[in-house]
Amino acid sequence: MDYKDTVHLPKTDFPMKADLPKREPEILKYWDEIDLYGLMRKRNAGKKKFVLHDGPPYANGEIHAGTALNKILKDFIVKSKQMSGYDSPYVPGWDCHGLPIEHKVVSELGEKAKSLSQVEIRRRCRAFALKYVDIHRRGFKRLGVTGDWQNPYLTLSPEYVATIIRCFAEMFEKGYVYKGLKPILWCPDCETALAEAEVEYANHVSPSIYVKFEVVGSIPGLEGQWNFVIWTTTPWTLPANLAIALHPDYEYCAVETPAGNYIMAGVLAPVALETCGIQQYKIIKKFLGKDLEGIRYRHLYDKSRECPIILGEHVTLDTGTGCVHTAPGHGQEDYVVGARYNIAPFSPVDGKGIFTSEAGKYSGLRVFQANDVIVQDLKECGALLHAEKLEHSYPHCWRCGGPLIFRATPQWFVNMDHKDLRQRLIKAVDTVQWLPDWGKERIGGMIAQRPDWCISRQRAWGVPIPVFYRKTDHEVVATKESFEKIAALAASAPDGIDRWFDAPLRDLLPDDLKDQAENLEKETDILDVWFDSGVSHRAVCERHPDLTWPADLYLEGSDQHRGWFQSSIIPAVAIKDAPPYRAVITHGYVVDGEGKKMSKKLGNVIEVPWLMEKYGADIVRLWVASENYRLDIRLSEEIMSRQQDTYRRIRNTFRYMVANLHDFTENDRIEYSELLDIDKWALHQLEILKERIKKGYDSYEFHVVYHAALNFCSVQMSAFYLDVLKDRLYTHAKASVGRRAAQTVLAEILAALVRLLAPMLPYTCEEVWRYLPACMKDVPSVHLTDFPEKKTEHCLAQPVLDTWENLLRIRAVVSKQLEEARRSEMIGSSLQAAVTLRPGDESVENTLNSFRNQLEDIFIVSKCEIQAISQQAAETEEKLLVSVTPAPGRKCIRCWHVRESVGTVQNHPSICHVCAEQLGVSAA
RNA sequence: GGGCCCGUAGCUCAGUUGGUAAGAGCGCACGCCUGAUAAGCGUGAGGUCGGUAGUUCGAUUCUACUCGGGCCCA
Repeated sequence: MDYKDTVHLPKTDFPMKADLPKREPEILKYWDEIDLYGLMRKRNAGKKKFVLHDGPPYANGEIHAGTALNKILKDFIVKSKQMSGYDSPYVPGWDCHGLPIEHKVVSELGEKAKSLSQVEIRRRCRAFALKYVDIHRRGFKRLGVTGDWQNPYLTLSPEYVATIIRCFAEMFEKGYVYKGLKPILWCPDCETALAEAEVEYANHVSPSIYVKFEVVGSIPGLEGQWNFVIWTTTPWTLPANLAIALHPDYEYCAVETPAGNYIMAGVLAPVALETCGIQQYKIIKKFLGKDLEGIRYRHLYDKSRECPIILGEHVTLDTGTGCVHTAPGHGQEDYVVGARYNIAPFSPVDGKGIFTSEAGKYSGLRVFQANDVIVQDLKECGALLHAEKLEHSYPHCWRCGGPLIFRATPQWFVNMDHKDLRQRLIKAVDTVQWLPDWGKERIGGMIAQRPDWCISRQRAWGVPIPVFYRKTDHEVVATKESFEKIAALAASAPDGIDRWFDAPLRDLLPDDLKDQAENLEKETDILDVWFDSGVSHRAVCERHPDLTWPADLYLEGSDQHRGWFQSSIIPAVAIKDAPPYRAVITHGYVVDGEGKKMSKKLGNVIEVPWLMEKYGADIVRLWVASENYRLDIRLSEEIMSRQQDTYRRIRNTFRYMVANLHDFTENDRIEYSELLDIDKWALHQLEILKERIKKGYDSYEFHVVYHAALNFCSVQMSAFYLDVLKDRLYTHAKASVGRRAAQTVLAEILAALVRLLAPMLPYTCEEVWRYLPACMKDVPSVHLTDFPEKKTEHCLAQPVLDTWENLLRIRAVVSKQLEEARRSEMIGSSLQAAVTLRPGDESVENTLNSFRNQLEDIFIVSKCEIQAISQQAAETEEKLLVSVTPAPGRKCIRCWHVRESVGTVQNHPSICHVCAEQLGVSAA
């Protein structure tokens, strides 16, 4: 007789090899076919909402590890909420306007760009953005992220643009928006503003000059006439000089020289004086910068004018004199520090880089040509201490290559202090839950410090600032009706807002202003893209039927403390006086295996498409789950290879359970009371696992889920329970209570595990779902189920658990002895062994006795004998002595136990009495 | 240079209000099994808790400095 046929080995088509890159797309197709997201919505309709509002990624380039991480984290949350009794919709979005796209489009057009109208450029930008929306969408779906991909929100959509315009209008009407001057990078050749991203740094030869400014009156503690000495490489900005900045905490000294009396930073004085050719000098007094605040000096050109010494932390002691020539109209820092002293930017330069009449005698000169003239004048009037040439890195235009200038231009701002906005924001920040909690301090500090928000850009690809100007006096004309007219225009067609750029002015005006068309002109600036995404809570959360305002959660990289979290809360508090989110989670950045940032330069970038091709989405997701995302997240081939190992372990655990349930039906379930002790232990372990994992999801600590799952599969299941179960599953009679009990428990564990891991491993769990016995599923996808409920009736009492803990300790001792026996070649498989246990105290003895008839199974040995308490055993650390001998008898060819009964069964000489019973043959 | 954050075995993580010889899983090494088999089991070796100094009877846990790294500014 071939006993092989009487053994119930695991049986399944569930492939061991995952082959995720191939298999996942098929499953994704299935989800599309059944409209998984739609089914989720239906299933959860009416339940309590949980709204995670998606921060829109920029529709540009391929998705990288950081965006993948972000989307996967969001999906963990949405899916786990979904399975925890919430209705958790997910509406993804994209940020579609802005410079990077326009820049790319214009670059690709080359010379041709100049002959195209704004609308033609915009048309191309729109196509570009939509193309990348599509590429991203495919990528995100492939990662297993489930959401309303058919109807995402796009910041370029008509309704969205209309909302942007209405938000601007509301803020304008409430007085938060004003127009002011701000220096920006400007190309005098192209006559256009540039963003920092459009600047190329190249070497440039500039004048390098030291100039003295005469102090008005006297300095306390000093006799005679004194001068502050500044150093600059842009002499042409001197006509716009309005202050000299010192560092409050640095030391400045008063130096007497034959050429005059100078004040400069102490540590820089020797070099500066030497450069100016002054050998003899004497330091007669020292000050701190802050001691000199408020002293006044005479303007270089307008001698009747006096300017102040001011303080600024931006002053450095790298080069120069520590006294910084400050022209708020011509420099970013100068502007900021000037603003603090209420010094308005002054910039007597026009768009061509030519001095205006405000520049007095230099009027009409090009600024770079004016350098020499100005230096010459300084020399003649005695203000110049030294002049030379300096080659240094200087910003140049990316298009024409010419040197750039900073020039103050009219810009639109959000006034951070109007109606106490800043304080209201800080209060609002306080009501939000920030995870990790230091996020509150970080964003709070930023809001407290930040300057007014400049929301205008001199570009084509964006939402226009919807106002008009009266030609006569350049006053702003904007009314409720005019805003509404433009918003309606935007909403009227996919490219409705393009009419702003090409329609006759008359068509843009509301009826009551149409007759003034002749006297009006429109604003040409567009809005900062941060304003676009910043109002997403109004355009999306507030308007989308599935969503709510405020959102329950925002989740983005920690860089968004400065970005989207701020650009969102500012309009929200200004307009609605409440934050748009209840909680905010931030994650760190993806860095390489050494914790260094990924960059092409370092050659340590790992691309998402490569990850998908080599590993597949579920392994990438496992990586995301494994890492504590609040810190930086490391990614390397080694790390991915570890994830592959983890994945295999989990997959094989699933596979083994599925394979052992191949003949399991509803009728085969065994009552809890009939289960063996070890089965009950396993169910108790499952309860612990359920609680741990659900808690992990609830607290957004996915690495807890990951570790709990892996440990459970490896330690509780594979290394113990499943190993012990083999004998029962394989050799007990097919429908025996013992075997069905094992299957009942396996089914229970499998049903729970496949649900618990579904958010983390959506593809694999769906695959497992397909192979589940029919009695274990009643819906077409694991993602349409809830997490398993807690079953208190499966929890064991503490004394029972204590006994188990003792037994497992004993099992470890037995394992060690078995290994010893193996090394001495007494045994190979543990079933070849007989084990004799000598307890050293009552506790061990009691434990052993309480499992008396189960010990062979639990230790997976053929024979187990308990002896009386012995003194020798009492002296061991474990209070136990274990000795191993070869089990007596012969190996049963059916169950592989070594038993003395082998050979005693009539007609079945090669099997043991236990097998004989299972086969129903008399063991006579 | 400033603000915020991080640094525990090769990897990913635990380490309760400072207190006995710092834990887990994976990986690795060695062995077993061949009825989870490109699987499964067992045993074992890995850490001066980034470094230095301090507070303390005692610090991975507190403080200062320092080195390395990240985000945002400048």
